[in-house]
Amino acid sequence: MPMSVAKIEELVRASGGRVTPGRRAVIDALLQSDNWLTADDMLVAVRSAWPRANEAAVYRALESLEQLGVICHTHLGHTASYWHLATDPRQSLVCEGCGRVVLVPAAWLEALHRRIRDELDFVVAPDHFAWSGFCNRCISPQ
Amino acid sequence: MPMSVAKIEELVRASGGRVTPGRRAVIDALLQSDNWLTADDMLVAVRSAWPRANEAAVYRALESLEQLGVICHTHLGHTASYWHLATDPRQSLVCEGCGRVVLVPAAWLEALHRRIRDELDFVVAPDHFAWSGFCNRCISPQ
DNA sequence: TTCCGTGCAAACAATTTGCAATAGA
DNA sequence: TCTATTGCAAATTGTTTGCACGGAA
Repeated sequence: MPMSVAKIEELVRASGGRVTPGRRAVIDALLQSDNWLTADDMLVAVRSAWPRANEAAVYRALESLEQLGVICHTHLGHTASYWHLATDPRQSLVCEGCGRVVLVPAAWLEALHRRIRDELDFVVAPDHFAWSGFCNRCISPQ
Repeated sequence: MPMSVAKIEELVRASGGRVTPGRRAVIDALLQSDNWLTADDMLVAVRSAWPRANEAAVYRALESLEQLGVICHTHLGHTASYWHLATDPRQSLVCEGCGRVVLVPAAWLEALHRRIRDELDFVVAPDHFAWSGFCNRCISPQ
């Protein structure tokens, strides 16, 4: 359940930031995309609404929105980060063979995260890094 | 329980590779270090045994040893990869506040990994990416 | 009017590649 | 000898920074 655009803009202003066409375009791109986007994807997605968009500005917009808790980035592998709206944190699985991404149901992780919090004094943020591995189609190379 | 140097050299030769002073130095550095090493740490650690070591050669040595299953790398954060001998795969927790690293006991993960294998057809490699989060000392920033 | 955000270029860090020279097997 | 590995330099990729200008508030 992503935040509404209005709510996001309110947050930006409340933090002393400004709602600019660039930021709005970044937010829209994430709201309109089903998939996670890299900064590069974002640059393309945003071009029609923000013709002079460039990497630096995109990265700065992403960073500021992340600090407000509106969006997050996840590392799925050795490539660029993937950006998405902040929803419930999810653990993703990425197949090293075919790149397929699967999400682990949050409920499956609850007990383990609770145990880690209680016994190791550590609160896990499961969506920053994916779990690498192999799906059953790729498990035995060839 | 890391492999012996002899066993590793045997593997290198068996795969058509050559045992060179450079590779031997990389293996020794990992055997002698308690901590995980970045490629840069490695470059320093290896210098006395391999004076002309350079990044490219170190990276190539690391890559070939990883392909043989002798060593692994783990991403602990946004910085360089950390290299270590291949032992039992472990899940590490990295505090985003202080950088402290804690390992999750392998037994704690077994049931979850089994469930993911059985129901999602996916075999998890837990040591490629760490879990980010916050230790109890850093959980409430300031 | 005040600063925050942008555009552009240049810097950066980690890692990879090309290619001729060197040295294991 | 044959070909995998090295040395060195240069290229790549993803991301960040510096600084003057322009535009939200």
